[in-house]
Amino acid sequence: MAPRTKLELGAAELDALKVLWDRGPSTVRQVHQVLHSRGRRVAYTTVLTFLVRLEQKGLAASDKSAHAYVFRARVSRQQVTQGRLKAMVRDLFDGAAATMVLQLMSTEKFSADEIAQLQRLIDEMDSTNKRPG
Amino acid sequence: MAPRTKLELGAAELDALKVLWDRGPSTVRQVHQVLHSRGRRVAYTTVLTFLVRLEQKGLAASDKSAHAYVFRARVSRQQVTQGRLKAMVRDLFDGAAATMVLQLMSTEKFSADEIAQLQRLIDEMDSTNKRPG
DNA sequence: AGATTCCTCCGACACGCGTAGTAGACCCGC
DNA sequence: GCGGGTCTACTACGCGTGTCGGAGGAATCT
Repeated sequence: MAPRTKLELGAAELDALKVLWDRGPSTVRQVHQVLHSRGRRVAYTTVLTFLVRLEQKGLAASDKSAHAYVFRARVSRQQVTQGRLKAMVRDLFDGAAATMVLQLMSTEKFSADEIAQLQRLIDEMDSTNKRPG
Repeated sequence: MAPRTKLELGAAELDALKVLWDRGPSTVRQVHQVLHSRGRRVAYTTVLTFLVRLEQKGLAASDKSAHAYVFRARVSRQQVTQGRLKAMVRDLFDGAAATMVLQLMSTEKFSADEIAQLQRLIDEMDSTNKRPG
């Protein structure tokens, strides 16, 4: 088992990772500034700590080409959300993904566009599943 | 702000709460045994700690009618899952619940029955949404 | 009643995460 | 070459969570 499947990261660390997703490779200072602009007013060294920890966890990498390190994400947003979704399905819904989807759909609002997308996906699954003879 | 909307509880605490959901009001010993049978082999006092903390957080309550305290859940499974879902939509999907649903539906398997249920829900939303004139 | 078992309370410890200060290294402009 | 700013490394601390052990009181068994 090469890549730690156990993507555990805290909320603040995740915020730092998001910046890397949104901006691409960035220096500590850049991440720091973006976090500030997003309301998370943490110290520069705190941001450095987050990035170093992300690197230790294998979720980010750094290159020291220029004066300062440049950090970049090593996992995609999808990978992280995927891990979280799976964990949630397992831990809170006993593996029943459908229950989770149903609850989400019952309590959230969706635009007509979104509904159409969902419909399309269901149509696909439908034909894939009970493919008619 | 009456009931703390901030339902934060750890994985182990959640497991104890699940036992209360599944079994109804239970003593520490009963919870302990169920946890054991589910593979979480923790000490008796650890379970007691979980239940006490749940009570402190307002998620459970206890009555000492008999010899030992009987704990019961004060929040439903739905309430907890709801909170977690909302947090996840907010934190990982920037509020776009549809994105989350789409990712879930793309990566999980569903039975024909479940698909039918989803279809029904979509039909409802559809007519509710773009209700004509 | 004495021994045994069971219950709860209190304290404790380790580890992870959020948060940061400080010290030493490095570079730029004067 | 020196002062000032920037960068990284090291260390630390508080809090929450997971995990218990032991003390001390209550119920039970014999």
